[in-house]
Amino acid sequence: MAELLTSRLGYLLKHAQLNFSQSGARALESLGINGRQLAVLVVLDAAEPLSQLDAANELGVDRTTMVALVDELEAKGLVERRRSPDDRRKNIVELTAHGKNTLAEGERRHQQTEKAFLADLTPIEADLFVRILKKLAADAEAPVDQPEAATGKEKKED
Amino acid sequence: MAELLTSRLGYLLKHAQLNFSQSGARALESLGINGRQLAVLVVLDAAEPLSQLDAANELGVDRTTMVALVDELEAKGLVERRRSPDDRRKNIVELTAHGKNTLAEGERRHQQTEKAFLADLTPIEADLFVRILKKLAADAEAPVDQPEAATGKEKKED
DNA sequence: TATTGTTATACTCTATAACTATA
DNA sequence: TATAGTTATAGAGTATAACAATA
Repeated sequence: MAELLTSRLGYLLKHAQLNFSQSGARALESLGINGRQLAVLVVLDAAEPLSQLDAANELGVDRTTMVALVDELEAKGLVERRRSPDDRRKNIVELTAHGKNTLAEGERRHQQTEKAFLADLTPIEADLFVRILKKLAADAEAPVDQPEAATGKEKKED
Repeated sequence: MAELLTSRLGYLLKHAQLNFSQSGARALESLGINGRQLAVLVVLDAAEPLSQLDAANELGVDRTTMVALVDELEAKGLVERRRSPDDRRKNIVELTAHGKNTLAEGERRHQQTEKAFLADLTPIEADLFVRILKKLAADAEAPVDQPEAATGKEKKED
């Protein structure tokens, strides 16, 4: 891989993310879910049951994308759709018992993956790293003073 | 966005990367290239001219993907293909004068984007962050000691 | 009329397979 | 036979548009 590129921040972020998501996928493999699906389970395991649209908004995906995500989880017996009695347009999506068990075990493995991923760092370094990362992930706009850079106002809503 | 998810490392890496690449795209917009294309220019601006396959290997993409990348840059007049005299199967890809200018200005803006992105950090923090990121990006294998104690029984592959 | 879930469709990104021209 | 570039194609992943049911 290009030595030249290894000092570029974008490259580093991309590949750190890639490595991490691959580790996560391996750890979850025998559970029969992937990281994406675990994230959906996390969101759906809310205090109050969520509609598909609620969950989609939480996850930052389109509602049409949510249909497929729920389809997958339902096919695995991890969640169930039911019509909301309050508003019959809405599908309330709830975890089954199997879904809750899978979520718990998935979360355990996820913690372990994070721990392994940061294992080479001292606790102080790991803390700092995560703190910085939170800031960079939150930063919706990182303005670069660029004269004619078109003042792009594209809004990334998550 | 889901508060629950903001503490997940994968989420943070993904969105930090997303924010950064969007900043980069904005900064490069008026130059008529995107971050991807700048990275290709960086690779192609090597000491010795590269073939498409060389460049593809440097970038970590397939040679079929490289065709399209070179097509784009050539359409913009930033690079030129020429048949290698040594091995006529190979396309040597070289930057045009316009390509070199664009690369220089793109690099300048890229530096500025990185600087802006890390602006909130002290130099020490920024250094540490990049150092950690390099380690995590390099980590090809992040072994997770697999517990094997799965709650869910089925092994479902879609 | 507006909203939720759904389907069909399209678009992006990338890889695999097959073809060509070279070696 | 093998390799470099190319094309066609397919597979994720996700978005837009249109439609049915419901509000």
